[in-house]
Amino acid sequence: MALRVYNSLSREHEAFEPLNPPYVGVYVCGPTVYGDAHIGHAKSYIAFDLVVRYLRFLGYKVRYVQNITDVGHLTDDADEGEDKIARRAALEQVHPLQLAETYARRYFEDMDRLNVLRPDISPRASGHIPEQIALTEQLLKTGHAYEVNGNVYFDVSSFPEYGKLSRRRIEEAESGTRVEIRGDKRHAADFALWKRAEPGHILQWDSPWGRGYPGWHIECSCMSQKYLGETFDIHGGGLENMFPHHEDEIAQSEAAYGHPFAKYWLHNNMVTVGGQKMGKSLGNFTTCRDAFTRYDPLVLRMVILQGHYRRPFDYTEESLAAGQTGYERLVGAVKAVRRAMDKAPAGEADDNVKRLAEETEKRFRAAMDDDFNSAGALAALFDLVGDANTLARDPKATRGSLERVDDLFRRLGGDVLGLVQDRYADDASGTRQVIDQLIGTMLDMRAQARKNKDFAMADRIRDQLTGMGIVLEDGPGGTTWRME
RNA sequence: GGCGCCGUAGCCAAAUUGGCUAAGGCAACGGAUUGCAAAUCCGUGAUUUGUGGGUUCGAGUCCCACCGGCGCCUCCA
Repeated sequence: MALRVYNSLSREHEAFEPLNPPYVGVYVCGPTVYGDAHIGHAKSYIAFDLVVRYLRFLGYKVRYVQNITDVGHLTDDADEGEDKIARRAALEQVHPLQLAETYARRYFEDMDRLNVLRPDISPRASGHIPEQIALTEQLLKTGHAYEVNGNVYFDVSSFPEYGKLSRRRIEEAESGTRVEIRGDKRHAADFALWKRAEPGHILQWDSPWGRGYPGWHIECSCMSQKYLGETFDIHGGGLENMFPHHEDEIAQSEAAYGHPFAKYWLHNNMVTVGGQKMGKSLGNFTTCRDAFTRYDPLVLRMVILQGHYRRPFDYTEESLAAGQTGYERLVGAVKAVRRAMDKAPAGEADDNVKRLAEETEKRFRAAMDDDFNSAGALAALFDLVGDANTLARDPKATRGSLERVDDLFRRLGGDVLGLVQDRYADDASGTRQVIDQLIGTMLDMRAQARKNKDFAMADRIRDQLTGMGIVLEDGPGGTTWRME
């Protein structure tokens, strides 16, 4: 079985074949940093994090580029609105790049908590102005763009394939009543490559067309080309950016370089709230930070991974609460196996365990190979949970067997899904030994009380520990405890 | 109006490149274990995939119609 991906460009599942194996270039549209990341960002970047993690798991050498948009993203139709960052910065009375830096940092912090691996390169649009000017000049030179009053527009009529990604026809945009030709554009579908700066606009640069700043779409064409080449393997982004953003990227890049742009286009579906799209302009969003005050970020990650990236995810408190329980069961099994591992008798892995491990990994990979079906992969992992708990409680289980199971949790649940951590805070912290001994003493006292049928005392000890968040578990081999 | 998506057990959700007994999670119920609990383990659910037709040896998967919900076509991951 080999990896198959759904390519938005062909609207079909295709075998994944890198242009230049074992190297794989991945470009994903990053955030415009003028506010905190919300659940929609979480789903998107978790989805592409999964893609990158799985490609690496398969042995590919991935270069993952994700831009930070800090200039040029307009509030309105691609040519007439204000720059989002500039507007917000004026409102908060800070320098635009100060605003962008603040939210870029907060974005990375949020993604870190979701265990989203950082991109290999996080280029800023403002750091690539010369490249954007050069690409604009190239498009002017080849007749794909025109300049009017210090503004430069891409001429969509010069690119016959315009609309091939979104399956849209230029004539439709023209005939539609909702889009009217505004400003200096020749055609309604033309879009800005370079904007003339109005007086008072802080972020502006010199260009052959006077002082100004770049359009939004062009940064992705420049930065993907600079770090991944004129043609690269995977371009990812949110479904709502398929048109016009991704369509425009294709037009600019292919018109300028004369080569195909990205080989595979992956689009992640949206987060909804009560069936309605979660969006900044709709005001119905929940920020990651807000959600983190109520749920472990990895619970959110797991709930998102329980669905497929190309399907919408309806965000509700109920689904997070349900996820919380499931997540705790998964992590509980991992911890149980690791605790048991320390005390287990030495020995090779049992044949049954080996078979179980192979079967689990096979099912896991089959699911992931099928267009990154994380829900199916997670199902395989959850099937392992029961056996893992049984094994962890079996005093005869060998260290080899437990290590084999832990290895699966680490590689599949950790490396690929990003849900299982290498170590947990209560595993081996400095004070752990002292706490261990203190609680051990309490457990001795309770065991003695139980032996004497003094259940009032036994329960009192247990209740007091429970109040501290320490849960006791009586088993055949004695009492164990864990932190809630 | 144009393009496109979705409707699977109480809830979330996979399988949609047509084909083994329709994953998994949560909740519920039964059993094991326990002094009682908690945790854990085992087991129980869809003769059936919005509705009605059609194609096929065979359809949740393809086609048609209808009902319901949603996205893009202006900014949004």
